[in-house]
Amino acid sequence: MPELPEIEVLRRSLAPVLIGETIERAEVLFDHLREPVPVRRLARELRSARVSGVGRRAKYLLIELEGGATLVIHLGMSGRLTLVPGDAPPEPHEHVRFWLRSGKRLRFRDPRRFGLVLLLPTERLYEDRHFRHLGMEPLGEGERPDLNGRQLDLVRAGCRGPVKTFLMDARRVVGVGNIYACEALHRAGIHPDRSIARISRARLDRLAAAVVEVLGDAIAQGGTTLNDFANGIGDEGYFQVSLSVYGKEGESCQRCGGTIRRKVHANRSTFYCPSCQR
DNA sequence: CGTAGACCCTGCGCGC
DNA sequence: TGCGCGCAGGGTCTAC
Repeated sequence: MPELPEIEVLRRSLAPVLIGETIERAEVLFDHLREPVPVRRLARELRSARVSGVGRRAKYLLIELEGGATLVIHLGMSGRLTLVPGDAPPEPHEHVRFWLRSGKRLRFRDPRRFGLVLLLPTERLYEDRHFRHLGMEPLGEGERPDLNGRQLDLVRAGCRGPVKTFLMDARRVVGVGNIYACEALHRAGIHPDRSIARISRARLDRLAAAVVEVLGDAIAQGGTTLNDFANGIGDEGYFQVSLSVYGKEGESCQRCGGTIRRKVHANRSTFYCPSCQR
């Protein structure tokens, strides 16, 4: 399910429920995810731990605990994190559970096991190898402005490959996954194969704006199912988002009537309209 | 330093 | 109906 908008919607739905709530304990049913789940550390440090905040960095959900640790959860390709009644029957691939003082449980389920559950010291979170190389957040918050063309211009220095690959490189800009990379390029009218080094500043401005719009729209639309997320249904909302090119090979482009094509970049499908993306 | 490709894993939909 | 194939929203590692 998850690109940045889905994680952000999840964060917003979980925050009001989890902040002030206490995680009594973690239960690991299967510990072989993308990396081994730190079973002993979770057992040791997640005993009656009060949640002080729920944040996000890139596609990582950060559940901050009083006492100085942060529970880090990444959903990979197929991960789901849902709040369910304590007596809800177990589901297939429910690998980790967090039992809450209220009696509910937070269920982590992930068939493909590309996800991640970690416990890291909050103070040094961004020095951890999962975080230290990460680039800028595309969406502004508080005093931080949204991504703009000037910033894209700065972070593209030394890059040569196709703009599609650049957009998905988390060392430059985080949170733009395969769907929204395709959608943003279409919205900006830029061909995915165009070299990042050969895009004018004016078009970089458009690209940055397109990324911000696409992600923002997805969050806004996902937000309409906020309550469903909180109730633990969780799967709704994703494909409600109206997509222009992703998954639409052979269909005609809404903007110019051209035929949408698919090709592969680095093992990932790219959808684009060859007539209005240049 | 960069980029391209393989790979981790299960489930689903499609064509035969 | 059953089976094999291709494909899936993530990230990381290796080879060049």
